[in-house]
Amino acid sequence: MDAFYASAEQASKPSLRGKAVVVGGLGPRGVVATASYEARRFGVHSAMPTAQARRLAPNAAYLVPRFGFYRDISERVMGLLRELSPLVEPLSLDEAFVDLEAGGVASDEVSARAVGERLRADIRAVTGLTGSVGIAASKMLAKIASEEAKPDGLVLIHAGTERALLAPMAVRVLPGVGPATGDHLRRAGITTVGELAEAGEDELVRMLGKSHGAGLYAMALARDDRPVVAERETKSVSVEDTYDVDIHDRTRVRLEVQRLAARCVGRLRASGHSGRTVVLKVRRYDFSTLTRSETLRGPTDDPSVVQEAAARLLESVDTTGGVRLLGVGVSGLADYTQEDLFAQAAGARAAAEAAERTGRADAAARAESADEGQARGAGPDGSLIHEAGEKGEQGPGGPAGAPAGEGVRAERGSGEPPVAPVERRWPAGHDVRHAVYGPGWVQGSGVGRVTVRFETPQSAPGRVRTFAVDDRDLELSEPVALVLEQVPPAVAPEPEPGAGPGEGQQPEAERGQGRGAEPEAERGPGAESGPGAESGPGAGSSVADSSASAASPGGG
DNA sequence: TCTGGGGTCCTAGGACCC
DNA sequence: TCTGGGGTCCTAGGACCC
Repeated sequence: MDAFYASAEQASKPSLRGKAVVVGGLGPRGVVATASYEARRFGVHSAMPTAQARRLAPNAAYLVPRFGFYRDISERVMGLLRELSPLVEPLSLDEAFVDLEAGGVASDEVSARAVGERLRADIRAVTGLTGSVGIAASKMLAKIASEEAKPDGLVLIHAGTERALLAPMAVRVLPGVGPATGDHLRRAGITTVGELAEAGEDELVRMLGKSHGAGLYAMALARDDRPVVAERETKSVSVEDTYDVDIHDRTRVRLEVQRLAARCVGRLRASGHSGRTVVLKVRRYDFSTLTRSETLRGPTDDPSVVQEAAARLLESVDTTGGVRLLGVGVSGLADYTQEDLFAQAAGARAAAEAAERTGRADAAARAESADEGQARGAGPDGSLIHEAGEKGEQGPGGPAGAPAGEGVRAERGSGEPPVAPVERRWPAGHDVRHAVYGPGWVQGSGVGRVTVRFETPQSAPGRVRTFAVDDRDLELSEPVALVLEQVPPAVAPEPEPGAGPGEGQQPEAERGQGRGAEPEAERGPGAESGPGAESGPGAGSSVADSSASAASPGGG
């Protein structure tokens, strides 16, 4: 999928189509997850600090990711892929390998290309979004082809042309060559894939180690026989938080580690696993990162056992100077279903043994309760497990869970400078519903007010209104589906003459109007602030102005 | 107002075992 | 009683990917 998160937001929010959109962390230490192609023209890209992005593209719309929404779209797309072949290997929400041979849908390059183009059309029809397809004889080459195809294209690498195609390319195109390996190779005078192949396997193994060296040499020769693997088992589960401000108070550090351990176990159990090794991760004020791990005698999914292990690990870490990130993970996973009494007993036994090892009577007591199968409910601070659920894990329960988690996060402030809770309560980009004005989304909030743009994926670009943050008529709501199956659009606020529901269902029609080289110059159809359109704080007279300032807290 | 969060894989040393 | 040669497990760190 092309610029997936940003494209999904643009499809969801008509006023953002054709505009610079940045999705990522909005706090002082946030980074960009995805920038729309319009935003990329300003130099904004993934993994860039959001603060830097704001300097480059101050008028872009800045939105928090809505993983539940993206997951729904992703599942539709993955479903289309599975119609092509049983062998589908997802790499992330927006990318997957498909083994066309195993699917029997293509017998040669002509039919393969036809399958790829039909897939792209289906993706567009089902999601309203564009995707790119790379077709080749191996995973590595298909991935390189898909990168070449972006955005909104298809590239097929003809059999027999692979090596000649790769030779002039930069080594960084190969999977497994990141910044460190890239530098390493450059210092050795190797900058292209052709030079990599010329260096020879022995030389590369000497430089990069056996596995990496041999692997890279094979890739340079376009040799890649890795199979497409549909089901891959999870090997670890982890949770981490970067804090807006470094934590200095040791007591607070301990508290956060307990919370993280509880959240981690919540996810572990939700995935039907238990685990043996507990890992604590600490990033200090100077960005130096260390991990400490402890392997238990047997797997556990008991929150208190993991919490105690994490607490022990923390005691071996010096946190003077401050801590910017804490994380807790569990690896050494075992399948651990609720019904598996044998495993349950084994886990409880292991927990008891682990507790004994440290000579802690209270731990042993809790392990005993686990033995009874009682410890499977909420953790010691059970509400936390549920409320602080992952931003990325909001299930069908809806987006309401995520803001609640954010609220918890914003409130943890004792002993540290307070964190502004504004964009936590009304996260930029989240869907809301107003009792009178209907569905819309949060453009921004601040100084006790929240600015909402009233539009839906199927409507024309909508208008902005501002409310008090505690307005009873306003509530967070489920995301609106991008492409409606049968149901007509819910509410089309202030429709244009002739822009009836039927037309509104065609995303392409609107996109065509909204495209332009300069987002600032764009005005969405029907978006002028006419009479009745309230001006929120910083709301301007055009879509671009108002969306930019209102979606950037403090920016207007 | 530099540098997220969730993962995977690899390496290397030490302990331990046969 | 101048110390081999596997193999596995554990721990810590690092590179890389999206």
